[in-house]
Amino acid sequence: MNTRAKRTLTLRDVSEASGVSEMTVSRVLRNKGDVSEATRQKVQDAAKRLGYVPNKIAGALASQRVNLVAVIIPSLGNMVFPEVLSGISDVLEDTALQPVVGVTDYLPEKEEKVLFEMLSWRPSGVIIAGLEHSEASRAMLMQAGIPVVEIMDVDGDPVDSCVGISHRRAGRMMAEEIINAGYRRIGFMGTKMPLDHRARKRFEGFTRTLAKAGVEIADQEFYSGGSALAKGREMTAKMVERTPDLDFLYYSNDMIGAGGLLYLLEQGIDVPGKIGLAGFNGVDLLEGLPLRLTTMDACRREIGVKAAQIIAAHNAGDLDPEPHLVTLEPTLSAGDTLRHKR
Amino acid sequence: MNTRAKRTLTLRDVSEASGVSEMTVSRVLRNKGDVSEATRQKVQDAAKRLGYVPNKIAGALASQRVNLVAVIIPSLGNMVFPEVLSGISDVLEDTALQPVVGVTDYLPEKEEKVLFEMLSWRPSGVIIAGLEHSEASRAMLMQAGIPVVEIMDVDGDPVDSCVGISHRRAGRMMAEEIINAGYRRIGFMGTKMPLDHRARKRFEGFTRTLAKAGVEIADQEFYSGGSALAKGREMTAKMVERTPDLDFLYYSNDMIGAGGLLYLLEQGIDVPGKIGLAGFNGVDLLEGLPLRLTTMDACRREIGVKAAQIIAAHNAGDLDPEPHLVTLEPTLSAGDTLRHKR
DNA sequence: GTGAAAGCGCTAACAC
DNA sequence: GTGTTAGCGCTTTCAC
Repeated sequence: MNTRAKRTLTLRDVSEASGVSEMTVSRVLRNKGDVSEATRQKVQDAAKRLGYVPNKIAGALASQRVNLVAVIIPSLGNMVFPEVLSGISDVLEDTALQPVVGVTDYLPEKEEKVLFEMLSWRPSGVIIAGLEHSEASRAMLMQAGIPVVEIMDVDGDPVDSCVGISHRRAGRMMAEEIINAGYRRIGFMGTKMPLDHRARKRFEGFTRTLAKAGVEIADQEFYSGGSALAKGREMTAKMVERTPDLDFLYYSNDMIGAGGLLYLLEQGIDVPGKIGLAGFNGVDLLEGLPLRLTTMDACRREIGVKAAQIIAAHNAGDLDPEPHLVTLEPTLSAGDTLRHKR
Repeated sequence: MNTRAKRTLTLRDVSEASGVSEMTVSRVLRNKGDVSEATRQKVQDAAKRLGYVPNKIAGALASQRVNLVAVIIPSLGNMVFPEVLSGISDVLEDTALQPVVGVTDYLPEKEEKVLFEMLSWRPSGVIIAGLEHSEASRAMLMQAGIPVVEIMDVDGDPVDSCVGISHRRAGRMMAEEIINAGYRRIGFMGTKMPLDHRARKRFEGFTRTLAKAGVEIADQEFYSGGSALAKGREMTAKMVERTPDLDFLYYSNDMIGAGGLLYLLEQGIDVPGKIGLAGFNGVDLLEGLPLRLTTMDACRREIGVKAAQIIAAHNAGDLDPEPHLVTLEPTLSAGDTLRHKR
C-alpha cells in the first residue's frame, strides 16, 4: 500500500516511454513551439501514465526564470494579512506567477533572514510589508535586480515601488472626526509600538491633530500578546476605572476595539452616548457585533491587488523601470459608536 | 537611488574577489568541511562586501536536496490553520527545513494543482490537511518518494503518516456531554458540508450519538461565505424564531457560536438557563466574550508540532519507513454555556 | 516539426 | 586544507 518511489521521474523517462526526444517532450509539456498533434498525444499519454511531475529546480536553473513572487508579511494571525494575500493571489492566479509567503513576526532580524532565504530562490519579484527595513535588507532588495513593492504604508522612502495608505493621515482623519463630533476626553489603546510602525504612525498623526485642537490624550494603555479581544476588554475596564471622565476611546485595531465595545455594553454603559469608540482596519468580524464599531478601512485587499499587478506587469515585460507610488485613501466607516454631540 | 542590479552575483564573483577557489568558497558559505580560519575570513568578507546571495536553485539541483516542506491547507482566513502553521514553524525553526504554504480553498481540483506545483519543487516532505484527496493527488503523494503527513483528521485511510483527532469522536463526545446534561431539543448550525469533511464527520458523530439516546436534531441550518460571526448571529435568530422550544445549539465552529452567543445575550435570553451553547475549536477569541463558550479543543498547535517532527526525523535520516499514526485526544473545555440541568 | 549540443550555478567525489 | 572534474535535469540555441 505504502510504496514510496525511490527515484523521481525525469524527462528522459517520458522520452523513452513515448519514443519521442527529450527536447520534444519538453516542448509538449510546456506548450512551447510547434509539435504535431500525434506526438503531442503520445507524450501527454506517457507523462500522465507514468505520473511525471516536472522538476522546476532544473527548469528554473536552465531557463533562468523562476515564476515565484516573494511575499513578506509580519504575521498570519492578524486577519489583515490574509486579506492582502487574497488580493495578491487573485491577481497572480491569471498569470504564470505564484506567491510564496514568508512571515517575520514583526522582527527586523527575522525579516532579514526570511528575505535572504527567499531571494536565494531568485523570485521574479518581492512584495514586502512596510517601509522600515534593516540596512542589510534594503541592500538586498536593491541588489536583487527584481521589482520590489513595499506595501501597507506610504509614509517613508521606498526602495522601489510602493502601495499603501498613509497611516499618519489615517490617524489625523480619525482625530478630526472625533474632535468635530465634540469629544474632548480621549483615551488611546494599542499595541506596544516599537514593533509596529504603522500603528505608531497612526498614533502620531492622531495625537498631533488632537494637539492642534488643543486636546491631549487623557489616558493611554499598550499591550502585547494574548487574545486581542480579551486584551481590549481588560484594558478598557482598567482605563474607564482609572479615568472615569473619558468620553472617547480610540483603539489601534478593531479587535481590541471589539473587546472594549463588548465590555462597555455589558456594563450597561451607553455607547456612544456616554462614551464613543473607534477602531482601525474595517475587519469582517465587526459585522457580527451588537453595534457596528466606527473604524477606518485600510484597503487591504486593494493593496494586495495593486502590488501584484505591478509585479505582474514587470514580469509580462512592461518593464517601464519607473517605480510606481500608489497612495490609497483610507475611508471612514461611520458605524454606530461615534455620534456628533448635541 | 533606485539602481537595480542587472545580474545577480555568483560563487565565481566571490571566488575572484577573495582569491579563493569556488569550491572552497562554497564550503565556507555552507560551513561544510574544514577550511582554515584565514581563508574563511577572506571569503566571508568578500561575500558580505559584495552582497552575495547564494543561488539555491543551482544548489538544490547539484545536491539533489531541497530543504522545503510543502504545507497544504484549505484556508488562511480560518484562525485554525495559522495556529497549525505556527506549530510547524516552531519545530522546523530548529532544523534546516523551511515550510512553504499552499492554499486550496477547500477545492479538490485546486488541491491537486497546488500539490503538483509544490511537488515540482521537489520538497523534502509534505504536510497536507485532511485524508480526502482526488485519485490523482493520492497518486502524486505516493509517487513523490518523500514523507507525507496528513493532518487534522484521523478518520480515514492515510497515504503515509497521519496526525490529528477523530472528528467523529469529537462530535460523539459533545453529543454525550449535551445529552448527559439533560438537553433534548437540539439545533445544529454549521458550514455547508460537502466542502468540509471534518465538519461533516463531527456532524455524523454528533447525530448518531444523539440517535442512540433517542434524540433527533430538532432543527439545522447551514451557511457558506460571509463573516462567520454575523452568520452565527443571523442563523441563530432565524432558528430560535422558527423552533422556539430548542434548549441547545451546537455550532460547527466557535466563530458562528460566538455570533449566536452575542445575539442571545442581546435578546436577554438566559444562557445557559434557557438555552445551552457549544462550539468547536477552542479559538483564542473566545476569551474576550461575555461568557466563555463551551467548546472542544482541536489540538491545532500540537498537530502542527507532531507533523513537523515526523518530517524532521525523516530528514535527519531516521528513516524508519514505518508510517506514524498519531491520534490526539480532543478535550472539552467546559465554559459557561453548558450547564447540567436540574 | 524535430533533434543534438551546450550550459544554467552549484556541489559530490575524489585527487592532491 | 584546497583544488579539479563531472554532472544535477532541464531549456536555449541552432541545425536539420
